[in-house]
Order: sequence, then structure tokens, then C-alpha cells
Amino acid sequence: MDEQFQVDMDEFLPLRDVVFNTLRKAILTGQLKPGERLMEVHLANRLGVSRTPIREAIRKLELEGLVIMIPRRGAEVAQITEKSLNDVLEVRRALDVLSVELACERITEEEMAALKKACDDFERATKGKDASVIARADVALHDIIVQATGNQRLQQLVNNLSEQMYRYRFVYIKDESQHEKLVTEHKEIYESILNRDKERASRAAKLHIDNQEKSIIRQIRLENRK
Amino acid sequence: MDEQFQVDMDEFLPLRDVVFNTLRKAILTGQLKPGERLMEVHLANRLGVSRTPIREAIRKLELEGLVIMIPRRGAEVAQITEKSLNDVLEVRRALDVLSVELACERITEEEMAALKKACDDFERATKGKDASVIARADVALHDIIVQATGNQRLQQLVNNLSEQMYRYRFVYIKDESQHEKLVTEHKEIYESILNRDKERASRAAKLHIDNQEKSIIRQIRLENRK
DNA sequence: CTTATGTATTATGTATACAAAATGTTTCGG
DNA sequence: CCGAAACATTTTGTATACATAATACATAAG
Repeated sequence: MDEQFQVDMDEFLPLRDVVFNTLRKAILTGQLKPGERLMEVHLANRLGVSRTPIREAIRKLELEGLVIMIPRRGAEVAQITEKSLNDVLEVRRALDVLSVELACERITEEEMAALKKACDDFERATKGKDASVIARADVALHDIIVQATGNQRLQQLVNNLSEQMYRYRFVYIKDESQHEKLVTEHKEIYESILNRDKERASRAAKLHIDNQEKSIIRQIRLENRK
Repeated sequence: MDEQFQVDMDEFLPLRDVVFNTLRKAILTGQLKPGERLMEVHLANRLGVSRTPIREAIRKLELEGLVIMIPRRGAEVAQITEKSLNDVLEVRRALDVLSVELACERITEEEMAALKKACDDFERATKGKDASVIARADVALHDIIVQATGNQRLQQLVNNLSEQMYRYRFVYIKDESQHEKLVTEHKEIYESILNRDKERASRAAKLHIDNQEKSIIRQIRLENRK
């Protein structure tokens, strides 16, 4: 029950950032569940630090929307409602479309090659059964696209929005019947960027998110029912 | 030189939030200039609080991108480069387009009326010469549109992105030759939402940002030159 | 048996103290 | 007069102490 969080001690980072990363990971992987309270002394003892870095980490989690503050009561892990997820996905769709459009304009030869490789890697990953490998391949692919936009702000926002759904990532990754579709969609996106076809790329990106949305919403409804 | 910041003491808010709002305002209005160091004890003395709330406020400003942290050196006000502003505007364009499209679908009768009023208010404001009145009217109008989307996440992101440009807001507000154009653009947006014409609304929103972008970039080039 | 009140505990909000690192300055040697 | 090293100062990073508000529990009254 009192399993320790995995503290990936990057000996150089300030403690607040170590704590921040640790807590964020714990929330995103579901170790810390929605509604669970984050009590400072408790966390401080558990992570072996004082309250100060804990508090500073919580301030950042608060602004990221992963925890909510209740006045004079403290922080707790933010609940994910269907509405809030819908909101996130609506924005993400727009930003993913923007990403592929900008990528069409700005992608370099090297990035294009990396994208091709990521596409192949993903297909290969789906052949195996390890969901976490598939998830990583998926992240890698999308990272290449946003990086190709050359827009750091966009990168930051898309990453943040993606995080909000990490807890439900397994949903469309685990569902093997969808793997074929995912591979096809990725290829479609790859090819349209290769041909610098913004129109087609934006349609493909939109479709890609739409399908993810359907899986995730379906899963949430299932979870809320039980 | 040592003018006090305006601390709008909302006697109930935690000090960290008071400090956060105060510092953010100071940065956005240019009281704290890009590159200026934020020293904790100094700020603490100036605001009459201890270092703790200062630090927590800085953590949030850091995540908002308004200050950057230099390891073992502290925080300083983030520089605005042409690149970073371009990045922000690129994203904002996409989100503003999304906003008007969603508004077309979801705006209520009351919100539509409020939008009409805001449009008229803005036109009236341009007749006067007070830039801050015009700026407020402009903000009010855009707020109504994002609120009409019913998407809280979108609201939060658009507000945050707008903030990044507040320091340059005066640029396109002060330029009286542009007032006519701004009024026309607002009316165009208003009418397309009224007619639930997503296509036209999105074109209008894009144009609106494009024009702002041109003014602001021009101004930045001027400032960097001197 | 239920409800209300008072007390005790707990957790946050804030301040301060201490340590370590970086920067600036002074002094000494060439 | 210039450069390098040592020292002093400043500032962050972290921990701890204290006060206040909120919650929970127990006890007493109806």
C-alpha cells in the first residue's frame, strides 16, 4: 500500500523539479488517483524531502491542471470528466492539425527520414504485444511531427494536452483490433507530409484524433458505469 | 525608481496568488522589463511578505512562460523575441479560428446579444481617444466569443496566449489609422457568427490575427532597432 | 437516538533560519 | 600596472518552526 514512488533522481535538478516530475508521473500513470488528496507532510516524508519543494511542485501541477487546490484544504488530483476530456480533445485536434500543416511547410530531410523510421517502428511495435512499447513508438512519431513545426510554444502545448489523456492512452493502444487502423492513419499522415499536401494531412490528422476520441470516450463511459 | 507595485489585495486570496497576480501584471504592463532579475528577498521586502509566497508565485510564472529560471541564479523576466512572438501568434491563430467555429455552433441568444453590444461598445470606444478603454472593449469582445465555445480549456489557453502579447497590445490599439479596419473586422466576425457561417467566421478571425501580427511585428522590429 | 457544541488534531499558510553555490571585490605577487 | 587567488557578499535551495483555519471526534443535551 505504501509503495514508494519512483524518484528518478537527476542529481542536478532542483528538488522541486524532481518532485514535480515524480508526482506528475504518478498522476499520469494512475498511481495517484483522481480525487486523492496530496498532503504535504505525507509526501515530504515519503519522498524524503521537506515541504518546501513539495509545495513548489504542487504550484506547477496546479497550473498544468493536474491537481486542483481547495482553499485551506490543500491539493488533490484533478478529476477527469467526460466534459474536460472533450475540451482537451477539441483543442488538441486543432493543434494537431496545425502541427501537420506547419510540418508540411517546414520539415527537413532528416526529420522526414526520422518520421519514416518512426512510422515503420510503430508498425513493427504493433506486431509485438507490449502496449508500453507501442505507446512509446506512438509518442515518438507524434513528437517528430511537432518538432518539425519548429514552434516551441506549440510543442509545449501539445505535450501538455497529450499528458492530460495519458491515463487513457492504454485504451486505444490495448485494443488490438484498432492497430491496423492506427498504422494506416500514421502512413496516411506520413505520406501527406512527404508530399507537402496540407489539405490531405490536416484531414488525416483530424481523423486520427477523432478515432482516438471515440475509443477514449467509450472507455470513460465504461469506467463511470462501474 | 523604487515605486511600489500595485498590490490588489483580495483579502481572501492566499498571498502566493496575490503575489502571482501582482508580478504578472507588472510584467505584462512592462513595469518589470524583459531580462530584469526577480530577486526573492528584494521582492519580499517590496511586497511586505516572506520569500515563500514569492517563490510559489515564481513557479507559476515560470510555467506560464513569463519568467525563465537560470539554475542557481534565480528568475528573470522572459525575453520576447520575434521568434517567440511568432510562435505564440501561430498557435493563437489556430485557437481563435477554433473559437469562432465553435461559437458558431454553440452560442446562445444571450451571448449573441452580448456580442452585439460588445461590438458596438468597441466602435464607440474607438471614437474616443483613450487607448486603455479601447483595449478593454477589445478584450471584452474576444472574451465573449471564447466563452461562447463552452470550452474551459480553450478559454484558459487563449487567455494565456493573449497575455503573452499584452505588452504589445498598445501597438495596434494606439494606431488610429487601424481603428476603422478593426471595427470592420469585428463586425465581420459578429455577422458570420450571427449567421452561423463557420467558413466565413474562420476566414475573418484569421484575417483579424494576421493584421494584429503585422502591426506587432513591425513594432518589435522598431524597438529592436533602437 | 439524534443533534449540536466544544475540544483536539491535522494540514495548510507564512515566516525564518541555515547551507551551499555563484558572483564580485580586494589584495598580494609579478 | 596587470593578473590571479582568496575572501566577502549575495542569492538561491532546502529545512524547520509557528500560527491559523478546518475537520473529526467525543460528549452532552434534547
